[in-house]
Amino acid sequence: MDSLLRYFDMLCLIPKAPNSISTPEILKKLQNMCYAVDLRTVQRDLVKLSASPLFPIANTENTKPLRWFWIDNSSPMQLPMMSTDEALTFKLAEMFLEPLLPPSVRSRLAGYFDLADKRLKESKFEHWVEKVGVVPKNLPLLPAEIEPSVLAVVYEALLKNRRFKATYQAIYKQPKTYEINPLGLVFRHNSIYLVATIFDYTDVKQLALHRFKDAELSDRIVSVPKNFVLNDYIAQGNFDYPVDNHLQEITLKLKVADFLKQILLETPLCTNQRISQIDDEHYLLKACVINTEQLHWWIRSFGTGIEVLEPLELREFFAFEAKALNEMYQ
Amino acid sequence: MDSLLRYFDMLCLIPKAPNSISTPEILKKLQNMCYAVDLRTVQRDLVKLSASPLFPIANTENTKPLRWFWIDNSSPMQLPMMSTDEALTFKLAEMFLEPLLPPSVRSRLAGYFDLADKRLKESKFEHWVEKVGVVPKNLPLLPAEIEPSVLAVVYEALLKNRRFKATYQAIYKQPKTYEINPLGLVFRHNSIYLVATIFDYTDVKQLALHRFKDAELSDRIVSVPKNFVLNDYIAQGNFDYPVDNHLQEITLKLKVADFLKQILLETPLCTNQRISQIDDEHYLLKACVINTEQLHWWIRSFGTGIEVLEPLELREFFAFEAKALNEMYQ
DNA sequence: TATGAAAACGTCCAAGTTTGTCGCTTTGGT
DNA sequence: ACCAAAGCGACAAACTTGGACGTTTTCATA
Repeated sequence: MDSLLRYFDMLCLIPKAPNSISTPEILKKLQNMCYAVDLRTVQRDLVKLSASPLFPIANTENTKPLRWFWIDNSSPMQLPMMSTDEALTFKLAEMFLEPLLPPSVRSRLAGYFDLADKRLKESKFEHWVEKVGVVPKNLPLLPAEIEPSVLAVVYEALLKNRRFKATYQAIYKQPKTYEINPLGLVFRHNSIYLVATIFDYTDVKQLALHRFKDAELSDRIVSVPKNFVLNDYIAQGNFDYPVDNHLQEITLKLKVADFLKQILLETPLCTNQRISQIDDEHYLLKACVINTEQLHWWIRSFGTGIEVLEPLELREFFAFEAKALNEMYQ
Repeated sequence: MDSLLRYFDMLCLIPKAPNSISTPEILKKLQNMCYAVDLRTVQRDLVKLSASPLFPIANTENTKPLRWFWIDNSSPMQLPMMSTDEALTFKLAEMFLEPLLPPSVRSRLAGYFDLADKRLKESKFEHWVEKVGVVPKNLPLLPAEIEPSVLAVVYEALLKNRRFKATYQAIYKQPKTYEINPLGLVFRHNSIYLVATIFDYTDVKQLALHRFKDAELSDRIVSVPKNFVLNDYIAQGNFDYPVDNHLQEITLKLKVADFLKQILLETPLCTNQRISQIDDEHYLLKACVINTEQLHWWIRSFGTGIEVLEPLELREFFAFEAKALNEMYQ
């Protein structure tokens, strides 16, 4: 029984395919976990485990301290088993994420989606796919593809606080190689941007991940500019949607069309919104919200379905825009 | 060694907490898997396994065929271990899904997000959170909460093709109990809708999941109306965003502002889009897209940043709307 | 309420497995 | 070329496993 636990812990110590761990390293780690075992035992156990098709582990046969790893492309085994509920939720999440995340990011979770598939199939619940639909809220734009090896380096650099060397091709320019000092990742518009400084300059740049041609981890530690905080950097409007009045909260009064009432009742703008009837076809909406560019987009997207009443500033903003739009189409 | 595999398969047979499996059932299933074991052995094994903190399984002590289950609230164990890459991707997915999925749906995956957390913590990579940001594309509306027990019944009913009895409270109406014949789930606007018929009527209804007060599985099998296909039902515009001309593909010509060029280059509208310069501040975009309501939203949301040139029909549609909008604000 | 089938659980013991030890071979670095 | 470290085969002692059997408990049916 004790050995069962040891087997388990051993299997946990072994990393997935690109990485590996040597037999003596496993021994040391097991001893740290208070298993009083011999190297010979560890060797024997590994051979035994790898013989079973349940545990697809293998070693590098030609090196002398043998290095062990899990053979790739297998979806993870898991205890307790994934429930059908979880499997369904995974598939739903996959549907949601599909138009949002670039393929190389999504593919990191492919094993889990496969596991969910298997689970639903073995339960004879295959037909669920025909029973689920998504009505997208956004126009599905094509997410830009990111070179998987670049993504791996960027992930590792951010996690380990290390810089990396990379070739970046700005639009309409020749590719150039820089040493990147990564500060953070920002997702926007189905694209991923690296916020970083370059070489030893101090100005913060935004680099689209899909424009990197290659990347290689360096040994230099990341240096964070004084007072740099990613969320502040975003809030300052560095991602081309400046937050108008520094996150000012406003009391919004909108005259909304009939059909919008339903939507707003179900997914309110804020917890304390109020809706009252104006006439047969219009309702008055009151809500406290933060005056962001996203709010403007949202209001615009309903066209004549929303009329901004207050604050007056915002009404004038939209009135001006309506006038400009009308003139544009003359 | 053979017994290790048996332990593993035994653990796989045990379901999570609300469900359970009796010792004789486990015996039968193991025998089907060609394990020639005695009931006594199974009993002993289960006691042994449950004694280890690694396998939080327990039994119902007062029933006579003892029923075994995994004690809840533990995040799943998995082999091979979740890599840091996967863990990071899970956390990113969580950030994305947070404003999209209702809490009760998201909570089904909580174990995996916790696992990802643990993994990142034990790797001393805790600071990644400060290094990732999301610039939301949409106004974050509050997703409507769904009663977890209702969600469970709806999931089960859909998977097992069974009807259920439920109390539904339509807006401004008294709650009523119906027998629901579920046909499919549709996600729209951060809300989830059940497409279903009621009792033995044949008209297809849409029922918001968050308006169900309770639900209980019934034994009656679902009957699908003739020719009902969920995706067709959605495409027919039953979710209040009718697809204008039956998924007609149009060749779009837009005059777009400078800043939109960047966005469109990175996340194109379609694979064959063309962008050419008109003047210092404007570009011509050509793309073949499907003429959906989402496209209209998208165009509207950029205000004066987009002028529709072709097709003429669409231009006139927006010209008319601009005029109406301008008049509205006079 | 009696009866019987089924499951849980204790104990014994033989068969089988595990594991430390030792010795030999192979490998890689200095 | 040498040495340290790891792989590998063999062996025997120690330990674990698992079937057999008996007793007790529970639940369903007569």
